[in-house]
Amino acid sequence: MADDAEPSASRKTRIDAARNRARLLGAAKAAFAAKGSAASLDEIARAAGVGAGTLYRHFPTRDALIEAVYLNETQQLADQAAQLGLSQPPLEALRQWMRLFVDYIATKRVMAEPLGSLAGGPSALYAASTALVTEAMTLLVDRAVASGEIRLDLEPLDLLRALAGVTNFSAGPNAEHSARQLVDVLIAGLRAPA
Amino acid sequence: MADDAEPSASRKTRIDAARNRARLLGAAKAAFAAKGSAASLDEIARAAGVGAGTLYRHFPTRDALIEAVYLNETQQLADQAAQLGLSQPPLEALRQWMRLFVDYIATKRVMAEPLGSLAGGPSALYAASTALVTEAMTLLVDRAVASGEIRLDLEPLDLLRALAGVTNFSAGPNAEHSARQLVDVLIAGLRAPA
DNA sequence: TAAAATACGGAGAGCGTCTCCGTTTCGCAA
DNA sequence: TTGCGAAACGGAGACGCTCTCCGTATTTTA
Repeated sequence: MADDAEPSASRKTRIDAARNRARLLGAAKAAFAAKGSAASLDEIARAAGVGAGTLYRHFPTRDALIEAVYLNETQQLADQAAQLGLSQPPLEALRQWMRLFVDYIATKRVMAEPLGSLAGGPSALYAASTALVTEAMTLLVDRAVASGEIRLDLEPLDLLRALAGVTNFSAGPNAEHSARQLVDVLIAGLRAPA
Repeated sequence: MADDAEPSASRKTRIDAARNRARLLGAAKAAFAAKGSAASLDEIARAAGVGAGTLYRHFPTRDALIEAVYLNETQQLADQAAQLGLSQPPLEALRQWMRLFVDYIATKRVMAEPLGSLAGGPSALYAASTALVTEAMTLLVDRAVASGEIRLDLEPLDLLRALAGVTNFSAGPNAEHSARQLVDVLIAGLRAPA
């Protein structure tokens, strides 16, 4: 992202460039949903009605494209954390948001392999999405810890990684249900015992 | 596995075939460790000193090769479950084996992406390894449940998937430590509250 | 409207996968 | 031992994907 966001301070972004970018994002989303993250980039370009060169100019790497495709939805997820933080007691807010995270990850199931890194690491790529998720999770966890309801010996993101593990590494349609159960197990396990 | 195990009932397995198979497994293990699961198969064949055709005859797919490479170690892991089951009280056995599972997954970190499915799904491939792990985990969990120490609302494998999530989707060397912490959180969360 | 800046597209180099088939090696029986 | 067929070998080559390069087309600005 922030791809052609800097039109050199003067020149306006060309409308054909903006149009092609949008088309590419659309085609990419469809392709990732249909074929997983291994979808052919050339094919995405073709589906978008542009040349391969155009795709690579907008999104230099496959990861950059994936990141761009899902940034919006990640933003929405992050926003919901703030809302829950205001409307719910600390621990309940955390629980509910973790549930939302499960839905979020499940939606992107097909392209979850690369998104793994999202609940993820300093992968540089996905940096923006990771930052959003991290911030949201940290907010909720800190509040819950401050309220004394839970104690946390691991990085907050690790809880999300666990959820992503269940969701991704599973097959049946039970995966989502399992992940939701896991939310409760995790929270129960975090309750401060003393 | 069970690759050329059926020499048509009569003919013995040719020694050159056996030799090449072993060489391929060795080269593959090295390559996967060095370059991750994306290692070039042609390169593996070259390293093993055989032609590409030979590799593909022994292991028709990349997954078949991965499965074969790690089946042995998976077997060892499974064996340890039985031993712990005999020497430890139920819940403690479960805890310790989950720790072993973390080590196991961490070792294969580089090639963990495909192994994801191992803690995994009906992926048909990896079937043998999955079966071993499933059996081991089920044994330990059932014992712990029977003893009344824990209550379980989700599939036993989901606990392992959670651990695999933390281990795989993470970067730093903390991943392993985090996963170990998670073992305790999970077990605490499973303790039957009623 | 003309010049400058920007974006476009697709050919093609490079790499990896996987197959096909002529050649070589091995196991068995005589 | 020797010979024959079965089994295994290897590597050339077809095919698909990634990514780059650059001549051409479009848009913006003046």
